[in-house]
Amino acid sequence: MLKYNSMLEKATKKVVTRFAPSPTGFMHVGGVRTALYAWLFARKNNGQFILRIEDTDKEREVAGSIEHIQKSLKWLGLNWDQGPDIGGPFAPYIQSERLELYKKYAEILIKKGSAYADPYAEKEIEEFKKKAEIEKKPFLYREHRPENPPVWDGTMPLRFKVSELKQAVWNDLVWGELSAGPEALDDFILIKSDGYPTYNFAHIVDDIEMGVTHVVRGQEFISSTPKFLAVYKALGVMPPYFVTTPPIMGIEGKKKLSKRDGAKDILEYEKEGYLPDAMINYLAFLGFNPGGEKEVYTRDELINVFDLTKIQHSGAKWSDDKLNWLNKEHIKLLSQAEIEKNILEWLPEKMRNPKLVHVVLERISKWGDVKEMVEKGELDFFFKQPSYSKEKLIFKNTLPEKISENLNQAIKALGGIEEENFTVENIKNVLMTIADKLDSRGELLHPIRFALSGLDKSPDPFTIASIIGKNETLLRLQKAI
RNA sequence: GGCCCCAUCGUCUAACGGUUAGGACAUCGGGUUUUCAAUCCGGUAAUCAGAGUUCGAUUCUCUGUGGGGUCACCA
Repeated sequence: MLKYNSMLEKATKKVVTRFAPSPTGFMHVGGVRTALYAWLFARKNNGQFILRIEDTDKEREVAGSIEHIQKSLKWLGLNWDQGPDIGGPFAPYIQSERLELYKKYAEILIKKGSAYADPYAEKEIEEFKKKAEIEKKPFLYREHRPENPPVWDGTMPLRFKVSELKQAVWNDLVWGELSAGPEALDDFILIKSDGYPTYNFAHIVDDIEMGVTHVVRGQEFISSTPKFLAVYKALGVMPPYFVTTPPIMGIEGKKKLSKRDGAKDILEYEKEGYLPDAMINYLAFLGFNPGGEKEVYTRDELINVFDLTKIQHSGAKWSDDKLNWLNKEHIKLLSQAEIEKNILEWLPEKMRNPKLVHVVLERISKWGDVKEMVEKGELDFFFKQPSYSKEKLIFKNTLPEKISENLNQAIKALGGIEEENFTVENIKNVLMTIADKLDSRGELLHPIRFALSGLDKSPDPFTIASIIGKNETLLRLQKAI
């Protein structure tokens, strides 16, 4: 690892990373984390972070994806320095608008003898494959290279011609030395018959043109790296540093998390009321650990401590539990004013009582839980008299007469508190004085709590009383008797 | 199947070749709470297996096993 660090230090070029999604739908946590690592690395090194859209597969493209991706990144605060919306020195940042460039690079490769037009019809290739299957040999296009390929006119695919067939070995800033056998190398398509380049070609051209120094990508690209290296070599360009990240696995299966496995749209987490900083913290630590025992990191702390060599090599399972915990920790980092503002915003208008903030805060791990509490009616008793069956007022085996007597005492005592002094502390003092004289505090406190809330589970009676106020409290207790 | 990669509590992870293998989430128990929640304290729980190198292996090597990735005119 040391070796790579010093290589990094030697690099005098300014760090440039990019996130290059294809607009095929929403972003899920896997893609977001790749973006996050690229962003963290750029920010740590005062470099550039580029957003580039790889829309070379027109069939898979989903309308609105580009906007959705940008919205997702913005929510998380992963700001880019160059991109389709804000432009930059290498604009445009959408591949379908850069076709001339790929063509130019294609011509270079043709001239160098590293690319040729593929004359076969789809059916012919199918037959090659079938034949190979019967012979139990892997199908290799390079074994069927046309002897005299036609001049490439753009109507047929352009293929890359691999020259060297040997074990490819390269360094990855995360994994160290990686390798792949020559089996992995075959002639592959650079430009499709529809005129669009393939990913294999387009991303290399763009990374070169845009001066990308560190390619942060998922580990699914390891096996195609020899292809990329071959193209770089054919073009006579030094490849960038590769920064390969491990996959995020689904909660259920052991497979890489994907949309098919139910991976959620990252913006769903926004809707559920997660804090972007918590999401970033969680995602960063899913596959990365700076060492030490601190786990709650702010955005700036994360940038500060981020280190490519401390990225894991194996996949990590997603855990909602840990995300929820972390989100709660991040809520604690907010100021009282911010907490109050958020909770009130998530409460329906008629329930926006600042006194409820504390009660609600104790029970949530994300803002969306506020909404859930409301929907379940868990807060209704603060606003209207609860209805309940009277048996519920009885604490264990206490006689009903005794309960009534206790409640009467409570009413008398509470009545002695001035309206403006009807606070949790005062209420607690008064009631506890009575409760402590009983066989069990529950003989008094349970019926009061129940009379006020009508629920098996609720905040403590003192808090409820102080929130609903003196009049309402006495009213509900009277009714209970 | 070929090639490549990975392997520490259930989960995320820490540990210059020498630690009672640490922390966090989850879980369990206890204190405080009428209850729930919150909070505090505590417990259970892991180096995939087998060889080798070494005085000593979670750490290095090999084999096995398990898991993942990839083999497109998708990215």
